[in-house]
Amino acid sequence: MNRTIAAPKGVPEYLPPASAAFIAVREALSRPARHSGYGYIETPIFEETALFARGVGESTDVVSKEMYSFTDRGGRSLTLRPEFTAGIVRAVIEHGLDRGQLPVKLWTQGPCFRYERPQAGRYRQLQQVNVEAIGGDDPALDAEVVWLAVAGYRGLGLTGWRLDLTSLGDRSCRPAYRELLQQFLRKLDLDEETRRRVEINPLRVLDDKRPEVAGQLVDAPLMPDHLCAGCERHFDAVREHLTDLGVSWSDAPRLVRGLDYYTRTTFEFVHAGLGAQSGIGGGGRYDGLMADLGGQPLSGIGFGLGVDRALLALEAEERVVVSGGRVSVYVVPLGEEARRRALVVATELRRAGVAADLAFGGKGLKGAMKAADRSGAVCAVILGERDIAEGVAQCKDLQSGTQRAVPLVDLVRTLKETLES
RNA sequence: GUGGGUGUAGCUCAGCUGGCAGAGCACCGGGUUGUGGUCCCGGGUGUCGUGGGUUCGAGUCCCAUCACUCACCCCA
Repeated sequence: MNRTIAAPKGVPEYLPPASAAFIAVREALSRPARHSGYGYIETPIFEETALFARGVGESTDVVSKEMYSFTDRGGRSLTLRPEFTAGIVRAVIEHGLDRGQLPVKLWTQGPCFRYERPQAGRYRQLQQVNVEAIGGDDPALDAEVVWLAVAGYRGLGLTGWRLDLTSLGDRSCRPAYRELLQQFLRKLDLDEETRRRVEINPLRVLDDKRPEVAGQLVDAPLMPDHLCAGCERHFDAVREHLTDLGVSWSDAPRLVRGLDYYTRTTFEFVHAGLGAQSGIGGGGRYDGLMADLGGQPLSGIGFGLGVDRALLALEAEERVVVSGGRVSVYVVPLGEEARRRALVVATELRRAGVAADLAFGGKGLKGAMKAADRSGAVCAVILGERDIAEGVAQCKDLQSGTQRAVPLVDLVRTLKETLES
């Protein structure tokens, strides 16, 4: 049986011309970090499985059922990264970046992988823009990081989103709250799997959207009401800074994130136009992660923004993002001799910084002109045998249709001048 | 892992109670042996997802299977 091979399940592909929007989104989301003192870090796409188990947390769905794991030829268990933070923190510790000036501010972008059932906006290979600031617990750093994401969305022209913000407390106040919440949850009528979650990770139960569960949670104790004095002060200060920066948010006391390492400031960006998967980005503080992974006990904060989802959000808002890959000049050869010259002419234009393309193969004049039209070029350069014999080329303005002969020696200069005017 | 929907041309899709595989767009050629975008003429580019069954006859009905898709859980 000879079947054609299709892409693996649940992976998005971006083809031209639509792929130009993908690049533009990634660019816009990372621009604020690039202009705010964050250095680029490139970490591997796969890591030791143990890193994610320890870093992200055994009790999370991401680790317990969504990891793309495999054994390599040396018998090591490796996993395609489901998120960036664990790998970045590992790299910071491994290379001693935390021994220099703090905070260490880093950004990155690329694919992450989760073995999930795909649906609208949820892919097995997802693209994120990621930012981390490690080694600082100044509330101003929290605000800066949140602002970087806000600025990214604003730079995209995205409007239909909301910032949900809360504090998840720290090791001095969360255990007591967790106990309180468990006592409340144990009294409810829940299915077996949810009961198990009450014991392992009770905060995540708060996030359940099923009406029969959500209905029982209206009187549940909420973390922001049980913060210790230190967390309370920190959270207040973060909110003051955000107000200073003109960032508005909505208090989300039931906000829970899917990864275990979050503490204190936690946030998520949601957009209404995406279908069931409404989160377009999220992050928070992870004050215990460095120590958990064997580093010095430094706090950190970061976020991941979904590039695929931001793109869907833009489409939902019917916002047109730039189209790319267009050229300014299209060279049309006529005849064998001209065909050889066409590549040279196009290359000279390219060397001079003019985006140029040309007709290849045995296309007739009509077909080549059609290609010129579709290329989006401002003008076509027609190179015929007769023209070459006279030492000229015909330059045709594709919008007005006017055409004039230009000496070949002046061609590049003339076209540059025409395009710049 | 659980539930629903859909598989027909490159794309979007039509195809009735079973009777010669279709439309629009795209693409290619010509009208114009040296001129695109408009117009006119011509061209179907197909394993009707796959395998089996019922039938004189299956895109259509039945069974299985695969793929895609939406939703749940969960998440970017």
